Amino acid sequence: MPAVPPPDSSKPPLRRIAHLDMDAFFASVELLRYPQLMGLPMVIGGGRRKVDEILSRDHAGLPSHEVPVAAFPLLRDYVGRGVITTATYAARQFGVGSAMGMMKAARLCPQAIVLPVDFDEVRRLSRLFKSTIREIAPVVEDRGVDEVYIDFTDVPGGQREGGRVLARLIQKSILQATGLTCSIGVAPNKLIAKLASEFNKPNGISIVHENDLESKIWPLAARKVNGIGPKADEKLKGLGIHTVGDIAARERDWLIAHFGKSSGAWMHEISWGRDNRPVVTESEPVSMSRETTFERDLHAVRDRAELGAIFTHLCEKVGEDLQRKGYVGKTIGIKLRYDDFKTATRDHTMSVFTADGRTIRQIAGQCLKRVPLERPLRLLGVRVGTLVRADEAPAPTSGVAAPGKRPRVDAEATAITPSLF
DNA sequence: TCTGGGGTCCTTTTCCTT
DNA sequence: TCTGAAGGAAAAGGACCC
Repeated sequence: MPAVPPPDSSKPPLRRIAHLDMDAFFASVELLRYPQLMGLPMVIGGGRRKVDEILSRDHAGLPSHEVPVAAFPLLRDYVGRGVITTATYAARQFGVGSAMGMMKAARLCPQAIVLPVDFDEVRRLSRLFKSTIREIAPVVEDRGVDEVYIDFTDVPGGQREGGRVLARLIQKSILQATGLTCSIGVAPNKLIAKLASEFNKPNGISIVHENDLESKIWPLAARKVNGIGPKADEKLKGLGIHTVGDIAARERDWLIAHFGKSSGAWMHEISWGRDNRPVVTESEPVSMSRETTFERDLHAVRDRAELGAIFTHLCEKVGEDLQRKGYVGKTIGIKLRYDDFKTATRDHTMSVFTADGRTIRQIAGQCLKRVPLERPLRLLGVRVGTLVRADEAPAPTSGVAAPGKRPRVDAEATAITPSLF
């Protein structure tokens, strides 16, 4: 018997994907605690110090919202390395922005207040705004502390006004739960939603439809596209391509000839607004790492003791991270950045999985021997990759390497050798 | 004059084995 | 035993993102 067609003849729901971006997240988190700084230029980032150490002792006992503005440290007095994580909109007016060196920012806006990131509070509010969203729309993809993609397609009401009604509800709920604002773009796919969320910042909503490509997407600078970074943009400009529309105007084969099979084809697709990546709600980590930039450059010989202590500490921290999150890995690597900002990495894949700080330290120490150490160092990092869940890791096979598979560097067998640091 | 700390993914090179 | 090709895995580097 032939199946009876469903009585509902309406078309399948249009794919509606939202990108949500918290407004100046790290800075806004500070403003919740110090509302007296509202409207002032402020940057977050740089130092490792605690706020209490920075605010003068006279005000240590005061409730945070009563600490006088004059007690806060200014960018002009900032010393040391580091970059800006977030700048308030008042500070952005002076040309200060994310990823800018502190010293450069100090020249542009010396009067800006500077505070370190309060990671605990940021994480708490991050969890809070994401759980608020999930209560309304369950299909959410994490894109870091302050960003998510949300699939509106099958959420009741997700299609109304192209998604604007649901976006407004989410904005309002987040504001209620956290006191923070966000910007949302809703579009047929992730690529365009991401672009759209920037159209109306802060606290804005932008709705983009399939047929808005030419008017709203093509005029944008190519660099705005997620995936076109400084290098690709530079190359595009050299070829006379400045906007997304300029890319769309080129033949697919021409793009492939200049950017390779993979990137060229990708650029062609995105310039025509095509992107069918799903909203991914779960993913497993691939690696975990710890790295640190030193207050001053250190030398492998002259500062051996100090470097050794830092190195050991990084290894222990990675081990703790793995254990706390329940993972083990078998590729152990190091990363060095020299004073000229050039980077070197070395790694080694073991036959067994580990999350043990001492083992990590041993193998990482062997990696260290394979890298030049003449130049002073500004950064040292330790990474563990090829992760699996600790409870799913294959049991160690008596330590004998598989026949015919000799490790390239016999690090495990020579682990007794003292490492350089 | 500077340029953090986590990550992911991709490409190229190098090494190993057959 | 040597030589070369092929293919895979691991290593290294780099672009990019938040």
